[in-house]
Amino acid sequence: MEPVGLRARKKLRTRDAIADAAISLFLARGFEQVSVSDIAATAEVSKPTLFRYFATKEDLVLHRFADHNGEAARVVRDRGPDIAPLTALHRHFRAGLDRFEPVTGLNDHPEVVAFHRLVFTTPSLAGRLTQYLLDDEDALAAVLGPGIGARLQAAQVIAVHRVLARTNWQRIADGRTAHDVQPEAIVEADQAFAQLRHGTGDS
Amino acid sequence: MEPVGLRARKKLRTRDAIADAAISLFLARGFEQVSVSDIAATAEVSKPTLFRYFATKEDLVLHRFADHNGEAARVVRDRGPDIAPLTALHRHFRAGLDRFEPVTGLNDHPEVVAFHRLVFTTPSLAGRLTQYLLDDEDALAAVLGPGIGARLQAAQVIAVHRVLARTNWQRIADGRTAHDVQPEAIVEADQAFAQLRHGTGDS
DNA sequence: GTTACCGGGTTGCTTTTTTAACCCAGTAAC
DNA sequence: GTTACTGGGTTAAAAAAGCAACCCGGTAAC
Repeated sequence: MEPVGLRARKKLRTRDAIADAAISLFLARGFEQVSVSDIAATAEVSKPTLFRYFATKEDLVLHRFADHNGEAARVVRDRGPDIAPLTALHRHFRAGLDRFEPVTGLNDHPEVVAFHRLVFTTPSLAGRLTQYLLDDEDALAAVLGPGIGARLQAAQVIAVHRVLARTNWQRIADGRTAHDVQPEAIVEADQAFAQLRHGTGDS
Repeated sequence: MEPVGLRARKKLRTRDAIADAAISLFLARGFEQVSVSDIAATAEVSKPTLFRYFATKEDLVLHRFADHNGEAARVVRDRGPDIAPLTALHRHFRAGLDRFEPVTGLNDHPEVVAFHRLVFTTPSLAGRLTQYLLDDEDALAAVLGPGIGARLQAAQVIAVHRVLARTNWQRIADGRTAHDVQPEAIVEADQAFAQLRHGTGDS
């Protein structure tokens, strides 16, 4: 078991308090309209403490994505024997859809939808999110192997994730429910991964 | 204004958390049946931290009395001009009765009654409470002036406080309400302070 | 009658947090 | 075109808290 003393517990709580304060202020007033000092004050910590937990203002929002950092690489690394990387990635994304995980975009909790809108409509956030995706891509490429082939495949996988998730989110932002969208999301995911496996079929 | 930064606020909260945890555990299981480690764990602080806030286990209970430490001396020191010390003390106690302050014993909140019973029925607590009263007495004597006269008067004042408060508490412990007891408490207080002023009248 | 445990309280060291001051970039005032 | 403010981010020193290990008195086990 990992040692979960007072110190560790309180650190987690502090981190949560900061993140919660940040998200709720951002959702209420918009990213640019909230200063990090406001967040620190709301979370009842000092500004240096805030920055000890989160490197930048953007990370206050994106740590939820950061939690998934390297996930694709991990999925490939931890796949069972006799399972192709693409198969493992496909199954993992599919499982995410089944569970309506926010990363898949297939989640209609108002809070989640508002959160996604916040990210996508705030340039600095969208920009930093891209950086995260590139890191993800690097990690995935590294575990897929050396050479340009692995890099290309990694790039394509991450792109597929991104497009599928944004598509799902867009439909939900348009007012549909996650449950309603789920079937086509699954079909599209299957199609996307099939395309990765076999090419587009264009000559 | 007094500067109330993050540090001061959090220290207060920690102190309150410890004290609250202690009191509620003591009331639930009794003084001896609770270890300071239990209290520290409940308050989510370490044992050394607990002892940085409270010198002894007894003080975890008695800090409420300690908050009134030196109050008698303060009342005398801060009295208006042309007001005799005894008059100031009398008025102050009388005001406490009017407001049903727990120190006067004239308070029937179940929590307060249970708290008093805890103190009076636990020898080590009662003992330490006596120490507090002696400190109070010293402070009062000092402000009343030098000499044996001041010391005697101080001792008598503190004794009066103690007897009046215990009498009030006893009646409430017997099931009467504070409101019901209040009139006689006031009469007795007046009598007690009159006796201090003029002697018992015995020859 | 040792041995071992328990509970109140302490000690030294490390980690975390606060504080106040600062840097730098943008920008509004005049 | 300075001047001054605001906001993101940093630094160094000091306070507070955590941790582990300990002391000491009592008391239960064997």
